[in-house]
Amino acid sequence: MGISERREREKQELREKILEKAKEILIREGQDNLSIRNIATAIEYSPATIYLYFKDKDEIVYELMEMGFGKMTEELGDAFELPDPVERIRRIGQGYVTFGLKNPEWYDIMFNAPQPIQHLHKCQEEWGYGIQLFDFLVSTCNDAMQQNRTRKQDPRLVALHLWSTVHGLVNLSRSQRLEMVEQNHNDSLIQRTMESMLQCIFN
Amino acid sequence: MGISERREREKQELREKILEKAKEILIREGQDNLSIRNIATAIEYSPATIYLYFKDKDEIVYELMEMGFGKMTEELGDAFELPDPVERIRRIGQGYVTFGLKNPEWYDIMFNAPQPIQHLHKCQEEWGYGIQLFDFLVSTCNDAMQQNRTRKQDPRLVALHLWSTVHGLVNLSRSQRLEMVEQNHNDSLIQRTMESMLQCIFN
DNA sequence: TGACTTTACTAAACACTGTTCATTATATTT
DNA sequence: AAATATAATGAACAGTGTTTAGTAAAGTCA
Repeated sequence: MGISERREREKQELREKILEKAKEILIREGQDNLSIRNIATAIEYSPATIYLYFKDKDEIVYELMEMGFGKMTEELGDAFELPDPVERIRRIGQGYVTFGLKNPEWYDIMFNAPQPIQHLHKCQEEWGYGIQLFDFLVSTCNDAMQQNRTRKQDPRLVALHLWSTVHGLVNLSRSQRLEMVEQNHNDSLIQRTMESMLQCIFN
Repeated sequence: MGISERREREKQELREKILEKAKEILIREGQDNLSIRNIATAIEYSPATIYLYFKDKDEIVYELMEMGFGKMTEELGDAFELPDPVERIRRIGQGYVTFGLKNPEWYDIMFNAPQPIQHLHKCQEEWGYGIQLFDFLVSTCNDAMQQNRTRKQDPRLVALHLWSTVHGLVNLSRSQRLEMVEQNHNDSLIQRTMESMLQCIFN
């Protein structure tokens, strides 16, 4: 019964083509122009067809979020393997911020947009990538604590402190609220603030 | 010439009625349902009329942002007058987070939405409220430094560190990304993280 | 008062959005 | 070839911000 297999394969291919074009539009034109109708035009099908492959737009955004995490993990790359825990945290933080500033569209979908989350039924399990990343940060904070590089405390709170700060910096920068604080030196301001935070947490 | 004065007054009144209804819709139905058409229905005029009083929707959002800052400053209230600088910072931080979580619609307009910023020509001067708040934070950090409650460093970086963290926490909470870290104990998690940060910056 | 001008307002259109459903076209099976 | 199962779509619904041409009302002046 190779026919039904081919049909199944073709369904898969169109599904992936939808995601591929959605990704292209996201990068090229931003989240605002990522519409079902734009995707439909790109794949040369009618808008209604997309609903045969995805429940709704949120499901597409959810899949894009997963792609984003893949991209980010890839870019962070060797930062995960640094032997010194504090250096590891520094490089992950820098990589996180750089990724956020260079790929705002991806960043929004991964960390700000409500759609991919609303698409989940049981969050805890399915936000796999995000939790994985956070857990790694927690265990790195734990490593630093074992080496007496920071005072004894709940490593989850330290990790969340770190995450909140970089997330806050990326969002403030993206929403142009940092320009009010210091014009033109946006990137340097972020770098200096991150360093100030690290100096304050670790020694 | 009392006639033209009355007409001028009537124009002002309609302008304020537009803002008043916009505010009501924002609170009652959220930013997603804050549309020119909804405002028009509420004031019992046609949508086009609104464009005789405001350049575009962004200008309305900008005015709402200003209202939001008024509201927030009011709620922070006595936190500004605490004698101890570290206690001042703690209370301002708590007030900031509480405001953000209790008034997400206001918070978005004030700190996330691009519209009110895009409406400005010359940012530095016109984001008055925001800059005022930040400057107060900077000078309070300076006070703490003078009292040797924190190590010598650029107070602007400390202030930005504080702001980024609370901004990050509010946004992560609002976008439901914190639920992945710890379910149900959202508020407590934020409180503990803030306290952890304060312990780390000040002594 | 009547004619003219200024001001205030609006209906309708434009180009979009996500989503649904009845209908049509295509491919597979009998 | 006919019947059936699957895939794709046109058209509609209810909504968005904004512009423009045209109307109605109010004010001004002879």
